[in-house]
Amino acid sequence: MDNELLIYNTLKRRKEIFKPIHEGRVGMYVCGPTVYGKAHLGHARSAITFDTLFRYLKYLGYKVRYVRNITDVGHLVNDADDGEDKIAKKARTEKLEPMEIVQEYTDYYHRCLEEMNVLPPGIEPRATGHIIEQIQTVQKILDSGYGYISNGSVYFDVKKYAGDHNYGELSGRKIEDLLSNTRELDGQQEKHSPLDFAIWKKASPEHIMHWPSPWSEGFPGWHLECTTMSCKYLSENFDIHGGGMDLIFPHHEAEIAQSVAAFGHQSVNYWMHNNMITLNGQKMGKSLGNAIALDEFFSGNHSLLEKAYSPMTIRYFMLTAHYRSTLDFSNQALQAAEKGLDRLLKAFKTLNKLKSSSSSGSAIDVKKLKSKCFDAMNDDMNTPIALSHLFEGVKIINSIADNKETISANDLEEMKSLFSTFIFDLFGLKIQEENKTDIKPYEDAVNLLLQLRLEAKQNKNWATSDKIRDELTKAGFDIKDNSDGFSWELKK
RNA sequence: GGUCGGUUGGCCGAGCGGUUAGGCAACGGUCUGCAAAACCGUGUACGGCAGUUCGAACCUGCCACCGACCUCCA
Repeated sequence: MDNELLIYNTLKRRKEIFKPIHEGRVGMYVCGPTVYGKAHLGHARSAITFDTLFRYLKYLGYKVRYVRNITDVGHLVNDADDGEDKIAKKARTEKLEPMEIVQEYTDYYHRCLEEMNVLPPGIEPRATGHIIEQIQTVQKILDSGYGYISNGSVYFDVKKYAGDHNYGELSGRKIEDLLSNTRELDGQQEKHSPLDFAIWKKASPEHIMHWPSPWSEGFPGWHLECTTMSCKYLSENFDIHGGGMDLIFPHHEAEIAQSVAAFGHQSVNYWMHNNMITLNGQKMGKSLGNAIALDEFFSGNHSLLEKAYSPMTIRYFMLTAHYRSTLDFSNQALQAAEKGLDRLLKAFKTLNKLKSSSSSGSAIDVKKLKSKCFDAMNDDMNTPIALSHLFEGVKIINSIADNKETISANDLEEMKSLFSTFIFDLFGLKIQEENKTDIKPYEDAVNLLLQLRLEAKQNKNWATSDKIRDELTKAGFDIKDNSDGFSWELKK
């Protein structure tokens, strides 16, 4: 395999060599969350998947403009709910301003992502901040003839579009199938066809989020924001558009149709979609009621969780599966991830303490290992494979530390660089540092006890030494003896 | 019902025609006053039935089961 990055393009249903539109630069747009509730594991997967891509593209030397939106208006709850806005609904039930809801859950989202070391995007536009631009897009679609006005709302004419273009290209759907499978739902009389979707929706009197427009006092349609904002910040043509697989239809399909209608051509070269997190084999989702919020993982405060899982454990867990595969949540899987991560990070610490030997050769072909790791990344970001190669390295690091193998000075340096690049720069993992100053007094107390134990041991007073160890263990410490005396940490 | 995807060892999860994926657990060993931890080593697998092939987890067909999307969704 060569050095080219292969990306699976949903639009083509195959891996393609990644070639940016402008040499050295990448424009990337990723669908962010609708901020009407706490972000859950699924949101984390999308964020981490594209964060990893962002990091890798930057590592490859690209200048990346990364745009990830916040949807704070425009997604309808469902047709049965009379087209009430998700944000507005939540606001009414909690008697808060819609923007308070938006702020709360946006902050929550940011906090969780930061804890998981997800880099912030370069631009994070909000739908409500781009009403004027969206109105302009609606007008363009009307001008092109693919939109129609009905009772103050503006709809996208899917049938007409499908006559001229390939509607369903991304999701592999055929318009006839869609038509035959569509249920007649209430409140759709305004539409010419059930397939049509709103690009501007007239607000009902009880609707509290609305803006003036040439057609009505209302709000922008469900899919319009991404078309509009990606165009605004990345232009009518950009490289990568990402999001969860559940967005392929209708959201991304609609985006394509809107772009073609508004600009005369598609905007996106590579469509990338991460797969779902499952719980007992079922998709985890807010509407399914089986979503576990991120802070619940961090605190362990959820009936399905046996313990707390650190943000880094969650991040690492995501990396153990390919982004296009479903990943099944379970306590066992998460605990395996926790231990695996621990082992990897410990090996990194060990690596930095290793001494090279000048006389004998190296137990390891670092160049080969390195190229295997990068081959995996270049193959549609295969992080589990890259990880498996890293663990080959771990084995060798440990053998060297055990004086069973040797490594040359050059190889040692390369190895350090390889591990640090992958663990920290590309995978975005970090070593959790405890705040030593806060715990100094009790740390001293524990050390004192263990010092007494060490003296007891030296006097072969096993009863006392074991008592101290057992009691501290009971109190929640992990005590380990080693050649330097002892070490301890709080039980995980 | 339509479209698409999946079914891998105790668990998670790669592989997509021949060579050990990897992690976790299990077992054996090293170390240790005893432990713990750490490290080293080892095993078990490709949903079923046919077919193609010198050779199939990987290709083809049929069957079974599961899921996603078809409605807001990461």
